[in-house]
Amino acid sequence: MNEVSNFFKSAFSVDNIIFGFDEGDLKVLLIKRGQAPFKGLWALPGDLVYPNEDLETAANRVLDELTGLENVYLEQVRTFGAVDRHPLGRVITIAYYSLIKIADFSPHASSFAQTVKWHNVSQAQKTKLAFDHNIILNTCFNALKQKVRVRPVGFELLPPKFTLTELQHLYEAILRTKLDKRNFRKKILSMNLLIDRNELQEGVPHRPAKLYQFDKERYQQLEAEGFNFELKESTKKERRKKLAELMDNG
Amino acid sequence: MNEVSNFFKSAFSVDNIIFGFDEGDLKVLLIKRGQAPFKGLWALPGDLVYPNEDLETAANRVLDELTGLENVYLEQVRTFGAVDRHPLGRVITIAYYSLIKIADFSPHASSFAQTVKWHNVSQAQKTKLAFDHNIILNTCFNALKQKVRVRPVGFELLPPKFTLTELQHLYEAILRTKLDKRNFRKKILSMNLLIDRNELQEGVPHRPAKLYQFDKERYQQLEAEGFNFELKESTKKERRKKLAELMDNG
DNA sequence: TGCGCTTAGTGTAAAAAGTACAGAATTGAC
DNA sequence: GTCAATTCTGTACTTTTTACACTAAGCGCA
Repeated sequence: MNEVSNFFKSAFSVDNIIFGFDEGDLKVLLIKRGQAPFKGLWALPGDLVYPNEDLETAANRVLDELTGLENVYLEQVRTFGAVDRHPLGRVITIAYYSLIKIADFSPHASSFAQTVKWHNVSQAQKTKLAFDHNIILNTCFNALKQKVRVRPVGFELLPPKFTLTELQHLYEAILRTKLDKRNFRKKILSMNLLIDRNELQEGVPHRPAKLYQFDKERYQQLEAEGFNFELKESTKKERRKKLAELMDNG
Repeated sequence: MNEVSNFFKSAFSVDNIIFGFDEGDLKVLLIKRGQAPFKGLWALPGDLVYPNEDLETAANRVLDELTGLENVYLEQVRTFGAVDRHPLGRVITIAYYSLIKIADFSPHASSFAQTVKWHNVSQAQKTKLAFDHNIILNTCFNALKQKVRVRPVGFELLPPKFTLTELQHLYEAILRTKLDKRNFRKKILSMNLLIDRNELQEGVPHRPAKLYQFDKERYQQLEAEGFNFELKESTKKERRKKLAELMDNG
């Protein structure tokens, strides 16, 4: 039992929580399991890591095999290793999340539309998923929520050109809060991270909005200079409201 | 190669970055390796995870075996899994850090004082450590730096009763910056998280400072109400200075 | 006992950031 | 040309952050 070789009987997998943003909602890509264990349940895409494969490579492979996308924003979140988490043996899993532009991949067009589907994150969180994937999804969603406040990663979920309203909706979906339009715009624009494309939205049945583009180079420069991207979670009014509710219930 | 059993030939370990705070410096507990590989180099304490052991249990075991301490603040940071990171085979490692009150454990008193030692973190970062432990140490130090700004975990490193100056020095050591005394005190005290013990420091050759205690219960209550503990990184002057330096060099 | 050394402890004014809030402008559809 | 929908913009107020320097208290020693 203390023989070293006895330890080399475990495996590890990566699970990749693939986030997308569409129609004002944050989505997550799930696959329906076709075999036991957990046959018929929705699960996070993942795979065992090959013996000669780096973790990040494996996470990228999972993403690539499923969506055909490469060079995507990928972030390691946490490792889940409860002894009994996998029925087949000792398998720990390293959870990553990816942020993709949802237009770049739609399973509707593919042959496995039945088994691969974008799910609304809130709904997925309420659904029973395979393995410990509910916990993993929650953890990764919270990690994203945290990250988005502190680094401008939200843009990874938007098309290259977007309107300020779309950007605001994205933040509202991730932070699960309502933001003040004027203050949001003031804050975002004051960071000088957006390039005004001098183009307008097309095909909308109302006044079209201006299109902006994220200035990645400028961000990297500012970051090097110690600049801190930071957004608040919610309005003060909301915080007061939440607090008042808590007071009432407690 | 695609046979599932081929995957069950890996192992995983935990490494535990044990932080302490003493004499105004942030310290990390390292052990000197007595055998190959990396014999003679300093390394982070760690061990292979037993087949029937949870990751967190393993991290606690490592800590307990080394220091005899239990119920210590422990936080998972990240998993390191480069293919060639371990000479003995495919071993990935899950990095944790612990925060301990340094007075509770001093290796000077123990029989392995030669091989277990508190190191100044800055110096350890400049020393060549075994395996990929330099990267792990850096990552964990940065995680702590991040955490301490956003959660009141610093108190885990201090004795139950401490002075405001000690607390400030702790933050300065972790954030690697100088803080303004009056503003720091104002901020900390305004959070109402410290209990004034109405006691004074003893045995100091100057005016003794008041002793305070962290009010953990109150913090947990405030946290539930949506309160956000948050501290700034540095003074604006310093940020300006840093920026000016960068401008000069670039 | 008092002087010198060392660190503790304290307040304020100015600047910056955050917050609340409403109405006019633009476009497409009919 | 009027309606519906959405974009876009500014200001007054509140709160937080910042910069900054002197007095108070205890110890040690002559």
